[in-house]
Amino acid sequence: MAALQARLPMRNPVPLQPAPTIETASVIRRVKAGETIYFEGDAATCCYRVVTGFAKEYSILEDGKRQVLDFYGIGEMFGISQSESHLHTAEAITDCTLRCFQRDAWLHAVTASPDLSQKFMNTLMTRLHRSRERLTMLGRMSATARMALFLMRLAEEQNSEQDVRFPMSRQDIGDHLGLTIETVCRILTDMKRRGIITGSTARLFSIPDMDALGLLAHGDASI
Amino acid sequence: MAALQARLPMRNPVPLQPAPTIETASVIRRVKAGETIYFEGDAATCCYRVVTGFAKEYSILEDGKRQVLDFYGIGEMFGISQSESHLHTAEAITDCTLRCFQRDAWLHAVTASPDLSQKFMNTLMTRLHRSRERLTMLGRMSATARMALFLMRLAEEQNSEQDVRFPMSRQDIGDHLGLTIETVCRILTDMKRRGIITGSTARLFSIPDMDALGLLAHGDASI
DNA sequence: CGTTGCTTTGATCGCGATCAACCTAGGTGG
DNA sequence: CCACCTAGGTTGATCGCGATCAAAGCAACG
Repeated sequence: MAALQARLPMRNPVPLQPAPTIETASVIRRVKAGETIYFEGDAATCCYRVVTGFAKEYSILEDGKRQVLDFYGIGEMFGISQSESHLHTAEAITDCTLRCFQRDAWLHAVTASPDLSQKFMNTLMTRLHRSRERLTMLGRMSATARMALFLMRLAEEQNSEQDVRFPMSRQDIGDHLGLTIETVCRILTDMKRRGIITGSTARLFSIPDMDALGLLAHGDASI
Repeated sequence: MAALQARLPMRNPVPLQPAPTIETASVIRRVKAGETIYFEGDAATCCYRVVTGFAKEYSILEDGKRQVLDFYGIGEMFGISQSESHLHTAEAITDCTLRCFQRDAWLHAVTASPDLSQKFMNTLMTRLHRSRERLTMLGRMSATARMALFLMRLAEEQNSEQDVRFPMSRQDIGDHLGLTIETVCRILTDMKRRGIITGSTARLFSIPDMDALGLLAHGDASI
């Protein structure tokens, strides 16, 4: 209960409800860390839900620049859109177990059931809101403020201010926040120096001073 | 037919289909250019569809910085989310005629009808995609490339490369693209100097060289 | 005509990118 | 078990894009 999002080779602890057909028709796919789940442009025959592990979705520009659009943890759905081909590329960050649904069947099932359709609309609206918060981060917040807000959201998702994990690399964080890997490092180092966060290893940190982090996220560079 | 998005005191030319109850239950609201439609935090009792005019939705940070999240033209729905209060502020750019729906009734009607729910899910997925394209713009594209892509999208929406209108101010464009008003001006001036766009007035322009604009959007600074 | 608000242009500054080493942990083979 | 190798992470020096500060142009309105 403490370690929500406990991410590794451990069965999904939540027993499935008496399965509707769309669940029983689904299959499991396992992908290793770093493997691509689908490429931009691939026929979107399947959509996915994370059973275990952590994944990301990103786009790549002609010049090779990447933008990480979203990260997906346990229970999150991805790979579904209005288009019949995938609009972005998805990749496993840690080893993943994914539940795959036939896109058409899934959309049909959702449209047919008021309950499912309400749930799905809520997911979409929440995700749109998340995307818009990020727009504001990238458009109008300083590098430090972006990083601070990112850390806060990460801690929220993991329900803890202690031993928060970065499943993703520095490069992923940079590509998510519109920063270079060097800037990400420098900001993290600086936050450690100031005692706002502590980190034993590069992928694990704690937030002893959440208030200060909140101030940074709101643009108060001082402290 | 030429001037799609013709925006002013002119009745909606498309006759309404035999109205389902949710349409008949709706009311019309008129707002003047610059008026706020709703503020962030307001109870989200209503959601809206643009009948005539042009509107925007934005968020404001503590330090007064604005991020314009989206623009809405004729036929577009806005002001609906998973939350019971509005998450952002909406404002009329030109004089607007809006169709207002009771949020709860509207959500109920959508959930109940497979047809409506499919349409709404499509709208949400398309909007999420639009938001993600903007994330990529803000995160990884240069000021010039952002501006070029913005102009291309504007021309697409208006179905023309001739006499494309900016309904929004330079400030709005800047706040949308994460740039200052000065940078927006300088880039437009530079594009004019290069003959990629022409503009008689500040709010009206044409794109004689769409290919060059496309190259700029893809980061080819040369030409 | 003067006022007002939007737009444009110019001069300078600073944040974050870029280029270049160096460090560190984890994995591999001898 | 240690020496090596490699990928990811960190730090330093410098550069340049876009922000900021300042002022002038310009169009719509009374």
